Amino acid sequence: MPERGERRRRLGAVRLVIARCSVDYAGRLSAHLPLATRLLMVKSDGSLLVHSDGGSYKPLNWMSPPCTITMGDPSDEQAEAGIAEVWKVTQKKTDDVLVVSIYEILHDSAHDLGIDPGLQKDGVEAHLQKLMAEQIDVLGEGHTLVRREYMTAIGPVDILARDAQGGAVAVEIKRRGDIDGVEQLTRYLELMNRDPHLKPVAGVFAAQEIKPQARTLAEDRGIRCLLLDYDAMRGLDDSDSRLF
Amino acid sequence: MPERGERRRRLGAVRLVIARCSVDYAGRLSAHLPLATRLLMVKSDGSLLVHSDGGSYKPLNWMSPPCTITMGDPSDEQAEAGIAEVWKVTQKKTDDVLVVSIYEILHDSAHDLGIDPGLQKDGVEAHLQKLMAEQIDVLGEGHTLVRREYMTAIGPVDILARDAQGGAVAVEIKRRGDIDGVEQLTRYLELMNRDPHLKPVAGVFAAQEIKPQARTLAEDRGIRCLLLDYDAMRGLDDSDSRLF
DNA sequence: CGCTGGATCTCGTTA
DNA sequence: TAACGAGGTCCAGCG
Repeated sequence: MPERGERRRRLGAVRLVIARCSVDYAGRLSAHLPLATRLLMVKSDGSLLVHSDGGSYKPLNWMSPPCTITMGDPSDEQAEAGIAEVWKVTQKKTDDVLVVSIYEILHDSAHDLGIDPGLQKDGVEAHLQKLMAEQIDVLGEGHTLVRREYMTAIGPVDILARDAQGGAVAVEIKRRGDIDGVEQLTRYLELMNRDPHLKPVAGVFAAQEIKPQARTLAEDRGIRCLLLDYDAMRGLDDSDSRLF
Repeated sequence: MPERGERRRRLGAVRLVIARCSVDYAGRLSAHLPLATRLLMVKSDGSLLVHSDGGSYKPLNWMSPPCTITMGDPSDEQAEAGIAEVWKVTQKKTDDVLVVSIYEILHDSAHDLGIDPGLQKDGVEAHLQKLMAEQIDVLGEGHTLVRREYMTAIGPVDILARDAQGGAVAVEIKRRGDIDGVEQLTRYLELMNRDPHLKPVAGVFAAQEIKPQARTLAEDRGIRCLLLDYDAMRGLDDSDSRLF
């Protein structure tokens, strides 16, 4: 295990500490974490996460960058109470302060991760919309595209088309067809059906996967459900084939 | 370093792995993390966080519990590409799947944290409200308390009082007086001033600290700003003195 | 730079 | 359990 001083100087590294500690935070709210064993994660920008073995990705407590962390010795009183080390993390801008009182360090290591290339979001839903516009006959024989992202007063409808008879068709596209997607489409349909130029507007709820509840609700409201085969649609489109 | 099989059996522990890896996620969206060195944090409920050295507390990628993680060997093709290990994390309910392709493990440790006693929110705001109700003359000579948490149609006003002349006074209390606190109080005042029994209602924005923007907005709307001295108010109240 | 809206939101409370 | 609202929200996009 490297010395503390040595580690402190080492920037561009994540420090992982398992310690028995208590934590106090004062900022927008005041909060206290009683003494327990936790994971302390110090990032190279000086930010700190306090994690427990549970919960979701949100730490029990944290300090967001930009902030500065000072690791110091306890006062005599604190030392007497069993505190070995005190970390004080401050955010100058907001006056937030987080104090970690460390009683015992059970593990301590630092790791250089380098810079991260970052997340690539694939945007399946946007891609599905594009594919569907190109292959509008997945809606049925004789359908024609009016436009993608057809604007209404409460937001854009994914696709507006016309069927073989010239009737308007509003399509809501989701990767996963859930009940709130049906509600969303219902709101659009309600609004569009007030427009004499569009009326009557049929609704199509299109998704790679449609939850039973959503299907039931949709069909009860006269909305047609359409399962989309993403791979097949992408297969017809020769432009890309990246997959993992 | 303990064997993998041994570690897998060990529940109730957080496993920390530093690894060169790539990550793919498919769920509500599809996302990909290119090959880089990252921190993998496996909690004992099977959930996984993928952190980089940066950002705030949100991981680059994650899988929330309940989920199951299976750690397996790569296929021949994957092995040829340099992948040493493949972790697959699935959520049965939502069909979300997260795949971590591990090229090289640089650190690997497991730590038993035990159960966490959890966060105690101190609720300074609630305490301030209580203290102010007890020391209602901080509003000025001759003020009397009507009630705390006075209900209106859009929510409770922190304190309703009457001044020396019997005029209604609505008080919004914050630890930190920000602009949205003023907006909140404004909404209450607007509503309360429609009530013939209360009208006219004066507004007081009380906080330990009031941001200049908030003060300007408040005073522009005829709302009085009142700085609260928490320590002094608590000093008058002898009931408790816990502090860190 | 500040503002706005979405989120694999998370997290609590309430009906 | 579901619905709703707030968050020390975080985060990207846009003016």
